[in-house]
Amino acid sequence: MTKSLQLKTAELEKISHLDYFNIALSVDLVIFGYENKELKVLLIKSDLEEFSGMYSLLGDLVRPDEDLDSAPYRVLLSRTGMDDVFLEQVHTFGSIARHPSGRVITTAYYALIDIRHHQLQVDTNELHWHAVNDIKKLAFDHKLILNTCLEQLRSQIMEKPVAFNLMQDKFSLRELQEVYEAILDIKLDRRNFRKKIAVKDWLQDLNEMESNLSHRPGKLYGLKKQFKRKSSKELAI
Amino acid sequence: MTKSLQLKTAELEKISHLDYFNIALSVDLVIFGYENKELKVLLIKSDLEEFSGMYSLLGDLVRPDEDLDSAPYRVLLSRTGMDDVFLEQVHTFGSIARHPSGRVITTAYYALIDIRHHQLQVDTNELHWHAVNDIKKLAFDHKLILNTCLEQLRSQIMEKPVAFNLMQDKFSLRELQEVYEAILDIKLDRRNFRKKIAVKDWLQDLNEMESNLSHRPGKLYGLKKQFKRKSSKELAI
DNA sequence: TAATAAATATGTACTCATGACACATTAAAA
DNA sequence: TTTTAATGTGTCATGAGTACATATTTATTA
Repeated sequence: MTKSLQLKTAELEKISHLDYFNIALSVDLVIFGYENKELKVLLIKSDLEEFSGMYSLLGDLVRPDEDLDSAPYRVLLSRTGMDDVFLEQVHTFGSIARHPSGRVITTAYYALIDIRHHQLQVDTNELHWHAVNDIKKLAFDHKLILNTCLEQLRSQIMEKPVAFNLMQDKFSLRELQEVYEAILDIKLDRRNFRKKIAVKDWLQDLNEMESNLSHRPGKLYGLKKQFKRKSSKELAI
Repeated sequence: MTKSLQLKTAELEKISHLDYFNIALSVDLVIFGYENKELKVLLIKSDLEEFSGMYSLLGDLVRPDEDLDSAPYRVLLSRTGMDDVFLEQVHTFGSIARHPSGRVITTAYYALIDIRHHQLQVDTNELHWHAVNDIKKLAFDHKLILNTCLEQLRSQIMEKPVAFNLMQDKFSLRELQEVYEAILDIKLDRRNFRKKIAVKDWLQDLNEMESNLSHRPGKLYGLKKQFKRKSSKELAI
């Protein structure tokens, strides 16, 4: 009765499409950005009647000729114009009834975007940034997906240098702390935060100062080269 | 060009099955057990010609009428007779070429089994326990899947009381330490290990002693009730 | 030009977890 | 009764986490 995954090629071909290929696979993206001391997520108006007026995550069906992990990059590029983005797989959601139109299992990814650097191509799409804290409800099970991704992001920022993907190349320690506070949604002690970050040894002192401020400027730092995400172009070389 | 996931119901139905439903979804299980101071994994001989003689993980295609997270429970029950098992989703693997017979995306789970308590029904199947450390090669990308699950298991045993799923109900601190050493593949200091475990407050002193040993017996402990996995029967009440 | 405001930059003291390590105790076997 | 082999606990040095205060620097303003 139980069909094994260990199938001979011929056997696999005999399996009825209606029985076993009647599940669609999608990816959904929790695209985080940071602006005005707030953590934001990029959402789109759902065009399903069942969820009219509600927002949902960006997503798409996985194509038969692309790697699962390539799909979210394609979605990002085609829907927002953004390339060279930090992405991480989080979890796969597959309840029977999670999609009203049929059986769709979705793999969730989170992305981190520097809003100021990557210009959104919002022209054609109804894409909007929403403060994470203001989001009460989303279409499908997307609120659950958002929460899962947010938890994963929170648990990673002290372990790995990922938060920097939300920021510009040069930043002060105050700005960095504000990003951490926005992600964790708590206030941090300035002196202890600096000590903790110093221990990680992620930062490069750029010997530059902030400017155009109405108070004492701070030093500017950058992420050390060895921790920077390789862009797809660099990887191709 | 890019098809959105936000589709009207009618629209979804128009999508050609050949285009978008030509991906099969499976689950694969990394079933860990513990015996003779070794961490083991339950494997089955692959019956694919491409992988003749090689071992692979237990897995199966997800059925259209079952939740994704239910599939691994069904596989475990039908293939091994084991019920009431600790399972956790780890990652979804979806490279185009990962399965020689076609496009199969698989979600990996790891399971923890008390080998002595759950009796294997090995009669019909060619199932065997293999020491994790002896496994060099597996069919498909199953070695990668095994490594990913092992890493996740290792990172969780100090955080959550999961290792106890590999053990009998009553155990000495020495036995517990041996399980941790087998999982982490390192030697631990007895005194420091006990201190760390004591802080977690996971254990219940059973006021019983080991017996039938040729040396001083140790106290027996059990996992505190509030940390025990609810069996499916209890959950149904 | 001097005083003020507002933020940067840094240090100390306490507590607690970690890791290396030693000794007395107990049960069984010789 | 002695030996063996493990259990059960304690100490000390080190490092991380946390609460907290003071001197410094820049731009602004009186």
